[in-house]
Amino acid sequence: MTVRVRFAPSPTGYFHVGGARSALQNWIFARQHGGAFVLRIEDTDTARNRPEWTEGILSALSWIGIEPGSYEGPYFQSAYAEEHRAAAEKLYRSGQAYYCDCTREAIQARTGSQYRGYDGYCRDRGLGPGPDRALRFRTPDEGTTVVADLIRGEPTFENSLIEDFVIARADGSAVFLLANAVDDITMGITHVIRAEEHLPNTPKQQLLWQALGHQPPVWAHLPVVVNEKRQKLSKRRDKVALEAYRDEGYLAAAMRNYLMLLGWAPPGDREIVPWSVIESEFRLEDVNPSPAYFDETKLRAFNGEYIRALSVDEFIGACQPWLTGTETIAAPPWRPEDFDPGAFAAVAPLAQTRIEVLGDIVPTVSFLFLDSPIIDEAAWAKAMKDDAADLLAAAIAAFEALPSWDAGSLKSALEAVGADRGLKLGKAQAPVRVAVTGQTVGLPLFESLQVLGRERTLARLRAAVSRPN
RNA sequence: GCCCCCAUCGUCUAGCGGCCCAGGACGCCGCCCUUUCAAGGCGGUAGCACGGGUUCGAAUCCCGUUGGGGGCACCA
Repeated sequence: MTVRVRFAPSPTGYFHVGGARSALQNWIFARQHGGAFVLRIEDTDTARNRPEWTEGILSALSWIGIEPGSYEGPYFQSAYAEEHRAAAEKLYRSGQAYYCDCTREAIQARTGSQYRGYDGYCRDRGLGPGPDRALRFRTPDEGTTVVADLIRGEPTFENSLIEDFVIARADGSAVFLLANAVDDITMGITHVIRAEEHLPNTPKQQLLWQALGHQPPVWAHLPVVVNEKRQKLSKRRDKVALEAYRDEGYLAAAMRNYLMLLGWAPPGDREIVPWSVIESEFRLEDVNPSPAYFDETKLRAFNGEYIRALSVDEFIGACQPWLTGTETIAAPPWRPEDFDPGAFAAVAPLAQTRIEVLGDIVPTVSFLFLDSPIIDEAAWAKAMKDDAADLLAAAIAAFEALPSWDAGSLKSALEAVGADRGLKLGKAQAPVRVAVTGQTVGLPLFESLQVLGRERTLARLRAAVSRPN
């Protein structure tokens, strides 16, 4: 039997990091078994679907390495409406489904305030199709439905507790439970790997597979990804859009590595491993079944490691989108023509160990390309007290006298200025740094001054002396 | 209310009956290096939810409790 898995997102918003993880795990499972990965866009909720979201899914998938051409599809669920209707029809004709005209209110009135599921009122009324009549699946009254789950063993459900659920709306269209199962059947899906939130749906879908005359697939329900409050990540309150992480400057390699570590770990005492290792070592059966917290702090640490592992040239290339701005990444504060690639290349290696997300490159180098640095007032207040003005004046004099404008000379000069005042270099450099970069922390100072150049450095120091506190 | 799932440091995890008075990573705290901040090096902090079994022996198996989570639409 050839393994066939699918990833079936609905295009109702940005691409969810939890979805990315499901996609990745399906993808790896398929590759490990020489099987196929099918992408199916579940676009049947026309009220909430938007074409651009589908585009977003495709590009997000390809960002994390699941590229068009390497998978089957995308198929669109909306194209299978006829199959869905035919399946509903088949279930009705075989007596496994029946029409029901109960309104929500009517059911509520009969069953009381506490929700107990559908009460089976129309089960034997023999209603035929008609307006305002939904089709319900007749679930077994006895026995149990056992779900074979690679991660959870055999969750067992009491059939008598499974309500007669709706499979087709009054207009004849199929609802998720049916459409999803029918599509999986038509597409020959052998393993359904999806998030745990679908586990309660599984017995219903398994019953549908059987009623339609098919062997149910093997299931695998991945633990949900939660926030710091241990709740399922939600689009409303949590940062879940993969695109948002991408635009902040997370590397795809770091992201996919981190995502795979939610609920699983590679053999040995290491977490940051090449994708090829993950692809060969990952085991769905080893996935930890408990919910995993999406820890952005740890993701950042991972990203920093990945950034540092880049060659300087790769790093420079990776920074480009933030240096110029794109459709989704804000433009930097400097004028495009003021950007100096040579100057950037000179400080790039120094910046590489200091940022954790690529987007942070902008504030760390902006002082080089702006007419005057963006002053952090708190930093200014802290650095410019006491005899800062005097020190700055002395530094200006010393720098002006420098025969050669290089980091080494600049350092010696400021060291001497500091020594005259009984200051160590650590203290002496502070006012200069703030005067030139606007910040109290940043790239190594003297290298920065060398790149900035004599004229601009001196101009900023003079401006600082005359700037009112 | 009903159904289902889950339970090792703060967090992500290793552990699949003896190798564990529990290992790694992130975080946090110290020290070293150092022109700030990082990076790097070294060291430290912190955990098997609880109660019963089973066993010569349990973090590992079973049961219960407690605690978390997910799901209960003519949404997907």
